[in-house]
Amino acid sequence: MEFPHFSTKERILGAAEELFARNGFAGASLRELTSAAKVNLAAVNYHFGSKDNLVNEVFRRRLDELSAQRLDALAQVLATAQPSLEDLLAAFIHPALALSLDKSGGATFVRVLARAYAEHNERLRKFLSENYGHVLKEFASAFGAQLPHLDKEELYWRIDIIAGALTYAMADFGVIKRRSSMSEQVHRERAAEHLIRFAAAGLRA
Amino acid sequence: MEFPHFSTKERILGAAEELFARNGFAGASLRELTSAAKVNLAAVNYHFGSKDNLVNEVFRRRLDELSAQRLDALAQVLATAQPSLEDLLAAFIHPALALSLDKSGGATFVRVLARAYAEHNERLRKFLSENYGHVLKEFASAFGAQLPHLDKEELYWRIDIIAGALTYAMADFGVIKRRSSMSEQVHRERAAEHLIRFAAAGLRA
DNA sequence: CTATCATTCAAACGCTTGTTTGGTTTTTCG
DNA sequence: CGAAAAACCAAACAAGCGTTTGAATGATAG
Repeated sequence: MEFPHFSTKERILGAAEELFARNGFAGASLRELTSAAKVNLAAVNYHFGSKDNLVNEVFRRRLDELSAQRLDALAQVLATAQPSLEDLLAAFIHPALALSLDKSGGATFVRVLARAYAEHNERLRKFLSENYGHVLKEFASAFGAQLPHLDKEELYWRIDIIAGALTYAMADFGVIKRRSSMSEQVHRERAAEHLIRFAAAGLRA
Repeated sequence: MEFPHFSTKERILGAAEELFARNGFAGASLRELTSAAKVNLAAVNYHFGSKDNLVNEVFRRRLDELSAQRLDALAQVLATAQPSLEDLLAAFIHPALALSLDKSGGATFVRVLARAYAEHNERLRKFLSENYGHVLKEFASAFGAQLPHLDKEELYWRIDIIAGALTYAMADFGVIKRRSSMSEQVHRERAAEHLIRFAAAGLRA
């Protein structure tokens, strides 16, 4: 349901997001993709050069803003007198939650993000690490300052677990299906609450 | 490095595990796979019927034993007078840890397992749910008995998060690379300790 | 030894993949 | 308007895919 008044590039990005989330990067073919976007098959290579670069651009479109929001929220928390662990976690999680509630494909993109975690795609990992790795680094050092009782190794273990759990929860993986009576928004907000409480307790343990 | 004295079927299963972990199910081709296993291209279809069924058999080879070990450990814990939350979690996690320390491909298979979580492959999910879904159900009800203060919805949320975190941690996903001075075994044992403490704290919160 | 069955193999099948081509249409702008 | 640039499109390309075939080889049992 990509509306025809969007530009060709936007329709391709939207359809790519949808199909990457559903079928993975290798599993989504350009013919399927261009057909869903209602554009010519050659349009992907014309506008994006290659399928690989289209994948990059799908991430760039969302991650630029998500990373900026996370860093903003982090800076805001660090500026307060007594930042709590929950505040730091919220600075990381709430922007992703907001993204997942975005009307135009945000929830879909979060599923794409989880795919990227799961696929050990070397090319994609390099792209993400080069362009957005500094965000994770800043959060790691903020957590470290809050948890002096943890040595570096333990801290990294726990952050790793949290990042994985966050990805899964946000992407709606696993066995849980929300009650149909509950709206998507309430569903995800509760997920974030649970995750923050859960993660803070685990980090302090 | 599949040794030639293994049977054709075993060499195929070993190479499939390796390649599925590295490249995903769609991303691993039968030509690559049979070449790594040093068998003829047609051997997969001869011995397994199809690539889809080969995927099933890769899971069956490991999950039969893993599920049995988890259920055994769970029954043992439930038989004790005062089973703790940590005991229940250990019953779920330790068999997976042992598998990941198995000399012949266990660690690789855990990565395959994480792939299965991430890929929304309907066919594979159905196979896994039909054959191994009862294990998760039994653990869920055991957790529920331990946590009467949580309603069903909250409990499921938290189990979901734990299952995701476990999968990630065990599969060595995320940013952490172990210190090269540390053995694989110590690395994974610490992961399990952290995960159990983390998960128990989160469940009780 | 021979007949029988299971296994291996090279080759080919039909199909889908990402990408490129060359020409046509549409848009931009002096 | 008219020329240059950008965008679009049908068609074809080479390469790779899972699968099938039919003959060659290996092992098994009468």
